[in-house]
Amino acid sequence: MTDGEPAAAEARTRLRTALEGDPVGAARELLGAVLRHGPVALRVVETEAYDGRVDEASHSFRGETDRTRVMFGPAGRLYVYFSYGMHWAANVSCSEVGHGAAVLLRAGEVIDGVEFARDRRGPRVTDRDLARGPGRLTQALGIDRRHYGADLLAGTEIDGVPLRLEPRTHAPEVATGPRVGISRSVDLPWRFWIPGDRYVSAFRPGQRR
DNA sequence: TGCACGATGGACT
DNA sequence: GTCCATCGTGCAT
Repeated sequence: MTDGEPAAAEARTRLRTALEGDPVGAARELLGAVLRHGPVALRVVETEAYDGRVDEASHSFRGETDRTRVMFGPAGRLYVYFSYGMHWAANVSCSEVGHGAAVLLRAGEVIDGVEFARDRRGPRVTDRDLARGPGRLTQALGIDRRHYGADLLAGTEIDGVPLRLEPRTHAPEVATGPRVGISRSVDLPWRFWIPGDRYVSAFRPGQRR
């Protein structure tokens, strides 16, 4: 514990620096990081980068709106959006102020508070499926529009429940491939995951219509 | 003011 | 593998 404090401070600095940089580097650095909301903690195993400057699939590509505002603000804030009329998706804003970019958290392993996560997800959901997929991930953590804009690096309380992003303790292997479920800028290999990790989401080749 | 369309998940064949 | 529920958002009227 005596040596732990400087190492922890260094890890926090490395995470902040990565988030303030480009979304691809941020998406890589977030693999292995832990998002903690109250009793539930999630180890991130799959991410996707979205960069409004060059990326037609990014919500920020057409500029700042009420919805996308937080993507254009400081790095390390939670960008939450509602998808398909029923799912919430969690993203971490990155890059410098004025640059609309974020990293989508696609999947993770619930490492604390499994029973709380299962209360939200349903009694028959396996541990593996608790947060395997963007909609499942937010449901397991209990994240929704109330958490829009939360400062994940400083840590904040929403409705009395603390929400915080903790840096990883070691760098995992990283695999790269095309993003899932989008119809534009499909060639950018901006999906990142921990190879072989059983909590990575199922690969769904881009379909639609 | 209207409306097409998802950065999906779950149920079902 | 296929189907479809469901609604906020942004752009077209």
